[in-house]
Amino acid sequence: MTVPPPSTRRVGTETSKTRGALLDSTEQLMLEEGYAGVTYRRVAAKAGVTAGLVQYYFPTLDDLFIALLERRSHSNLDKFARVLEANDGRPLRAIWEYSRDETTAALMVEFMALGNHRKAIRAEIAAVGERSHKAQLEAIEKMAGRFKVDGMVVPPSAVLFLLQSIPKIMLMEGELGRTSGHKETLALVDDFLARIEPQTRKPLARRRTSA
Amino acid sequence: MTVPPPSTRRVGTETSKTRGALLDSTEQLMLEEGYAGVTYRRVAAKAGVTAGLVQYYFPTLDDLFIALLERRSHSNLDKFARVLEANDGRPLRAIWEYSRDETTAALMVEFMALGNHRKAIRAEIAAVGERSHKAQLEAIEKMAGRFKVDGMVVPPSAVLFLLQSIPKIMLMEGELGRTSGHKETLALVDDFLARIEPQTRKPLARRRTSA
DNA sequence: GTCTATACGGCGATAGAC
DNA sequence: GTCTATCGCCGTATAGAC
Repeated sequence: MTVPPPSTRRVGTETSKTRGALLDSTEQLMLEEGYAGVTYRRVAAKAGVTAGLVQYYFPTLDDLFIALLERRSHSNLDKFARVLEANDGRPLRAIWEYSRDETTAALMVEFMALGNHRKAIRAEIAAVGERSHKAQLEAIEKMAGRFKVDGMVVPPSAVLFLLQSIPKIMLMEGELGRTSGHKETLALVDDFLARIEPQTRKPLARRRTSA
Repeated sequence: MTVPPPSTRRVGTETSKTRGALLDSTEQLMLEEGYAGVTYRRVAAKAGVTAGLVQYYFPTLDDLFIALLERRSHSNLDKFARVLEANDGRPLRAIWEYSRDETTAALMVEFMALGNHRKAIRAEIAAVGERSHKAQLEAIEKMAGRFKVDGMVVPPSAVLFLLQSIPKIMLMEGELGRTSGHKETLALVDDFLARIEPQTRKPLARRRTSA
């Protein structure tokens, strides 16, 4: 059988120190100039190596992006676990705080934009999003099945969607110079969170109308 | 004085039939393959002309994108005016319906992603967004200054932000294969709209729990 | 005013030398 | 593990034909 040669291309080891440094350079480039600023030649220049070496570790640019996303995903899950612990009993507040982290959000927004046009990366983005979503939904469902606001039933999945999405879209708009309604929406979410996850132990405690 | 020759480059007229056809091809390419799929050579191939001719009308790719965005912006404003008229007395419902238009949203999402990495286009995106935002805020403020839900003040700008943003982020996530919480959030918004903009003339009328 | 031909450097990617 | 040579596609610029 004339099997199509299963790619004899050599690839660097995953534990290589160089490899990690290349991922660092890539992440930096991505935050500074967006994913379009990530080229073999520029990653190489930033890390002080040749472009060919970058290609040795990451045969295609998709390989590079996927490796970076994978690394970030794990540190993100760790970070969320820490924020959750710091906000014991208030998972929504934890999700909100975590989602508002600028660096993390900026990178994920970059990856979302990237995934929109790179089929190979889409699956990885989806997997990372699924992991994150699962962790956060678990945190929510531990506390209550459903919230109600003025008689309207608010399912946890909708709350999670909004808490995750609002900071992302604000970040995108902000990068374009548009901030209309941002301040007001942030305040609204804060009010909402204070209402269903009051600081004190008393459920539905009334907050002073501060600020 | 050795003035740098002020660019003697010739450009096609704005009323050219060819020019319009090139914009059509560009818009199609953008919807099919994203902005990254837009190249001189591919636009030319789609329109059945040479790449050089595309450059004659649009000296740089930014010129091409900006011209397309400008054209879309005007037809979008027209469309919103029509939807507003069809939903007389319910501007929020009109904004929601308009924002959920798939083609329009997909193009604007594409442009937002594009603007993130192309400085020259950012200003144009901001201007277009500003025009759209102004028209929609005007429509809202004609009806009421502020809404209240369960005692929480909901400023019009926050409502507008959410009504505009939610369909966009759902579109982005949907393209990545993620739809968690979408259905529930859409239902939530519908409930909210039904509450503050009831179908009948009676304020705060209760809707039947259909579907 | 419309359109074509050609050239240049940067890019992702491949194959193979040290 | 590291690096060079090479290929084809890209945006862009320019000179010139109809």
